[in-house]
Amino acid sequence: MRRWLMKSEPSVYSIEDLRRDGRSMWEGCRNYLVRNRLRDEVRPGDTAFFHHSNANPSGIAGIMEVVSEAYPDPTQFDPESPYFDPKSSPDRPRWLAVDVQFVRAFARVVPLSELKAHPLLGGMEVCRKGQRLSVLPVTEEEWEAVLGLPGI
DNA sequence: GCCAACGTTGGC
DNA sequence: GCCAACGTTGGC
Repeated sequence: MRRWLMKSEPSVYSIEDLRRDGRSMWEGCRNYLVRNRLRDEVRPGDTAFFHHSNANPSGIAGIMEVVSEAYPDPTQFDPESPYFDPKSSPDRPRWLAVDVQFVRAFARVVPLSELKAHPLLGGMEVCRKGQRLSVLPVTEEEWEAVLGLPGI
């Protein structure tokens, strides 16, 4: 089982939205590296940090579990969706989604600044300058270290 | 709102 | 296939 960090803008979809919904489709990824990662590496049973991006503060807000294989993201076929891709078609889908399940929300969001200042967590992918991918690998050491932070 | 990073597009 | 222009992400 692998560990991940997956980003969402809380103004679009937050950890509290996932708590309410219980289970949700993780859609809208339009980056080929992330698409390939969803296809080749992300598996049901994997767990992920739910990371709030473009937020105040940005940081890790909780935990979810991947509960499906990757499948064609239906929003790419929907002209009404902001994620519509006219160059994609149902017989040759370009983009993938996975389903995720709420596990828990942290009692506080762990801000990026705290991760960056931490001796072990400062090396996390999400701390790298210019890192824009929305699904990032997390090592077991990093996972455990985050869970060991006070007040979460 | 600014801007760095970096992926994508398209002219050549 | 190169590379400049452009668009997007996302921290700050």
